[in-house]
Amino acid sequence: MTLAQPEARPYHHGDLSRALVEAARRILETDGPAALSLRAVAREAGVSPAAPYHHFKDKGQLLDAVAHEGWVELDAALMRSRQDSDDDRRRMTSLGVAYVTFARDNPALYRVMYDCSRDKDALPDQMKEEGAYCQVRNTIAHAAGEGVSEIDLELATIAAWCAGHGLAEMSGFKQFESLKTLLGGEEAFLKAVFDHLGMFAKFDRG
Amino acid sequence: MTLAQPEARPYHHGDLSRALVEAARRILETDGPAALSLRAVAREAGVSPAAPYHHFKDKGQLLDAVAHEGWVELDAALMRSRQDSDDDRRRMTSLGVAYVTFARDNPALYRVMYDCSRDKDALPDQMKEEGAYCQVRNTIAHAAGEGVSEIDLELATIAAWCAGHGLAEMSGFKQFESLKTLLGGEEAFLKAVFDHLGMFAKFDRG
DNA sequence: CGATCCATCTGAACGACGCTTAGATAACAT
DNA sequence: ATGTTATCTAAGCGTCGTTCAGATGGATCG
Repeated sequence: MTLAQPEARPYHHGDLSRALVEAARRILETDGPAALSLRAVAREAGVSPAAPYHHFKDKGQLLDAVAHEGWVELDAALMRSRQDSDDDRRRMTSLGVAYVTFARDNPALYRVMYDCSRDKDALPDQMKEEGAYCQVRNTIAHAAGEGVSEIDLELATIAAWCAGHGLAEMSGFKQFESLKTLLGGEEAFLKAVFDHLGMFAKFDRG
Repeated sequence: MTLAQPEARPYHHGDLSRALVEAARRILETDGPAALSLRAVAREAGVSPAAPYHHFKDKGQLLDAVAHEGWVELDAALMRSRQDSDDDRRRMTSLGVAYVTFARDNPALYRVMYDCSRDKDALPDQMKEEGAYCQVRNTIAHAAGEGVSEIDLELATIAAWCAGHGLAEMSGFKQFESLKTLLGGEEAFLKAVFDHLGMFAKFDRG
């Protein structure tokens, strides 16, 4: 039964692959990305420094597994936020806010996610089919209505995605702090920035 | 024994601080960010592994110096691009294209620049006064005209900046390649994405 | 039940890294 | 010439990613 899975069952330790990913995430949360060494992960999981190499080809592959979990959780967070509103524009904004909020709440994880993507010069494949990228695209498509070309849709999605990523990486910068408090907090700030992006200018019906 | 090192030199080596920064940039360009170790920089500069510590507190401070050069050159690139057009909207787009092009032409340098910023949770201070950020802001201000609040200006600048950074980091992703060739090349792609951002929606007069 | 297989894990080691310390060297000021 | 001080080297510490030979012990089959 379980033999069909590429990641099969436990032997000596239990499910060490799983334990390693969890240990990695624990280290990420508590000590940050700089402390995330393979040896530290092995230590945290209670195994020798060489043990991980029976489950992951190298450190990068372990990080890939961590990043994958991150993308799945980001997908879920976006999915949740889409139910917040029935107005197209609001839904789009809340999608953006949810994206950035996820990145800000899990900064180390988000960094691993994007570092992995940058190493491969590609976003995870799943995103194009059912993942976060697709959610953004669908939301834009719904807002844009019928008469919009595939190319326009793709470009708008990319534009929105880039803006989200940029804001995710920069919204913590000290230079913006005074503006944040002036606007009444982090979320108000994010909404205001997204509002000034005018991602909807192209399609807006109103 | 002062061998024919270039430029004016204070003490033993010549200007080792300068030589180290140049060596670092050489390594960055040829072997990428992963190969950029302090020891490698010292090797490249023809000096012992401990020598850099008389000029930089630690590796991070050397990278800061490299990053600073990067920001100065980015400022210059944006400055050049502003003279390309006299139409506000075109100028804004060409600013964005110049930004992303710089990042794409110097990927390793750009990465160092942003890694340094992220470590301090802040953009370089000079940017707010006369640097690239200020150029974007001024361009937007000119386009927006008189009746625009400081806050709106700031928000629009942040939005544009985030979009530029996001696109700089993601425009190389494989998922966008087909779209790029379909649109007729990298620059056309960048312009199209910026166009779909509609950063001007808020202020556009026409 | 016993022998064997083989995935899993360990211990030790290698080279490279960031960084520190103690001491050598050489430019400058006196 | 002498002393001062900035600059550089040599050696070493602890950590890292990774490899490899060998120990361990569950699974399989006689």
